[in-house]
Amino acid sequence: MNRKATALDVAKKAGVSRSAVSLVLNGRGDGNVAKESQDRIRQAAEELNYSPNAIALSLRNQRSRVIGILSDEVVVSPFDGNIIGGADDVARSRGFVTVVMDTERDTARDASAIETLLDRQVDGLMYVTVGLKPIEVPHGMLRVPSVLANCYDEHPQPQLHHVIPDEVTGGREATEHLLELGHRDIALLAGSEDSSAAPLRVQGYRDAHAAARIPVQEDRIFMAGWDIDAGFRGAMKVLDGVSPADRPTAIMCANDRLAVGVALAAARLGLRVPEDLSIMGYDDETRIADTMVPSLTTMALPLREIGRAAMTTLLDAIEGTDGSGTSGSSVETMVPCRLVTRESTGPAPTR
Amino acid sequence: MNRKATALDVAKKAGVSRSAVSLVLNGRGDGNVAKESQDRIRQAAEELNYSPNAIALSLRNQRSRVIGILSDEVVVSPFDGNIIGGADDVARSRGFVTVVMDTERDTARDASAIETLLDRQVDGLMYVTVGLKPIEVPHGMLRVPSVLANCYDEHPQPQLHHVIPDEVTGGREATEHLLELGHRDIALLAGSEDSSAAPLRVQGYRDAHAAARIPVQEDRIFMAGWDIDAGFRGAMKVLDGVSPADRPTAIMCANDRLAVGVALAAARLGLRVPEDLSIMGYDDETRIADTMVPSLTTMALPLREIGRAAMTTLLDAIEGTDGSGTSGSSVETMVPCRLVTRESTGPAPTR
DNA sequence: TTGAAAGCGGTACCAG
DNA sequence: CTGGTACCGCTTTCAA
Repeated sequence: MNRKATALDVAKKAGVSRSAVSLVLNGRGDGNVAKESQDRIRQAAEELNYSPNAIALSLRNQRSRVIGILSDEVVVSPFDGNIIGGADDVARSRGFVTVVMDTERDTARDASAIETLLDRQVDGLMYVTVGLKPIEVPHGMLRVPSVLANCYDEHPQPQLHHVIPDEVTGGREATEHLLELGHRDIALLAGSEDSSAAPLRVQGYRDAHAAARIPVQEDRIFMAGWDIDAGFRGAMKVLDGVSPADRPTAIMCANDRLAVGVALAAARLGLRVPEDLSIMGYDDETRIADTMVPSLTTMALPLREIGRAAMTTLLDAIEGTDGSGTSGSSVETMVPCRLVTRESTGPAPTR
Repeated sequence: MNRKATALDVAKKAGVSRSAVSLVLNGRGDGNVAKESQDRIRQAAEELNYSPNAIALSLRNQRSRVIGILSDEVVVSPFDGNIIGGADDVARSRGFVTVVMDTERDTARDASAIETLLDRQVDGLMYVTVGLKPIEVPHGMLRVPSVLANCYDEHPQPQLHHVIPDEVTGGREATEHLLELGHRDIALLAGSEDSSAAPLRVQGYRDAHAAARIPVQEDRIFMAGWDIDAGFRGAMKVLDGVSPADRPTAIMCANDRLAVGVALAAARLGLRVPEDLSIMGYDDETRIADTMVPSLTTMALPLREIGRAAMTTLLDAIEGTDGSGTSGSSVETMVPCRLVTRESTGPAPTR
């Protein structure tokens, strides 16, 4: 309806000048403006429901207290966007707001999205992806403080700090969990090579075996894909028509949807989970891992923490509260994954 | 690094005034500025990589060509992100950009998020939710053109246009699909009462039965919840230990995750899908319905279309290209759901 | 203690 | 056809 009140409106109403309004409302009233005037100003502002025009502020101050978040597809994809949630938590608590633009996996849109954000004076930029992956850092990101979340610059001299999950350790600890339960024959449905995370999780699987001095059977590792049907097919391959003695006692999956496929296969084959077969997921996907039957033991991705850490790094850089004398600090932050133990894993069956 | 070029820089470089630069770059050069100057200006702009400062533009024009999207949780949850994708499609094609803020289901944050957006001069607002639901329209939304996507104002005199899926028809057509396959005993796992969509889908189920003159057996309808475990338990209740004659030949689910639970139960009970039991989902969740084993027949929610329709309505209102003489038009747009036939449904078994 | 004025980067009007 | 200038809303410096 009617336009918003401006500082001038407040000034008029309080019978003072615009400068006084500005001073008082920014907490620099004491020592500059008479107590009485201050009260009148504050009251007038209250009555007019005044809040300063952020556009004018940005233009004047050359900074906007806005952080632009560029997402490859975390908004439109079916995966949870807690990285953005975590980032936003931190930003709000420090008086910044975040605006998100999603390119729907069309990297050709990166540059123009960033240009748009830059034209709007964002004070910093964050690039966030679904799933760990290397990216080509858009040029514009180097013009303001920027950070990468769940992705990284693979060039020899990376310019930007990135925050990623520790997938190797995640893969290792998931495997260790199974090893500790007595499993010695663990199949691995490892996703597919197009992902950066897959080989790292496989590495963790190998590391755990090496540490336990158990040889890895290479034919137990399958690059299968990431979806339910891939999990189903993978499980059928190692389980269907195979004698109990030759069967793996556990199947470790590179994500929870693969685990759903495995559970489907097990049910169809009459195998009980976890008595006959343990199933391990990865990701802790909301509404999947926790509600499966049986519920999935899984390695939770620390999405929220990644978002929080990335935003903290970014804001520290922007506000110069870097703390450490050496401004460079490290270029990488690794956040540990977290084992979530539920019902789908249990002691290895005795043979 | 170094700051961006301004119109003044361009003017200097081209040896003209700022006004000339403005005119030329906005296509109003002809008839106002000499051809030669125009060329020089354009070239200078090119060389300096000039693009106007959007902040200054907004301040001057009192409009920003930005649409604010307020999300209850579509960003952080794995659901319904395509509404935003569809909205953004339309916005970009019409020269607007969208910025998204997510309140993570904390409605107390609505007002401040909208205030933030308003302070930044957004030209319009869109409220988008995960799942159909009534909302309390935040006050600020009435200050600029606004629209609701996947949600609605349940007050007697709704002020805002809303775009929602046609759930009743969706429920009816899903049921009809099953009826046409010869099923006469169809169990319904209907979600839970806390959702607006659930009763509508049930209504569709009833309508289809009524049209086919087949009585509804009330004890076949279960308000079960929305998750995998609920689907599993619901299916076990109607299938486990029940003689084939007393068993439903199909189970219709109010979403795809329920259907996953049903499939799990069927597999455990040794029932083949769809030979012994047909399973119908709802939503067509990406990476779930299409990759299930067997893949799920489901009623697809027209998320992208909802986003597109909502944004189209909004931009029409903003640009005044409303077309229709009567500015009010209707307050509601219903978008049809779409049946996606896959492998989980088939002819009813003959008994 | 207060108010006047400059300027952030544009656009648009109006003399020249 | 061109350049000067006012103004969008706010902060900040500087004189009074």
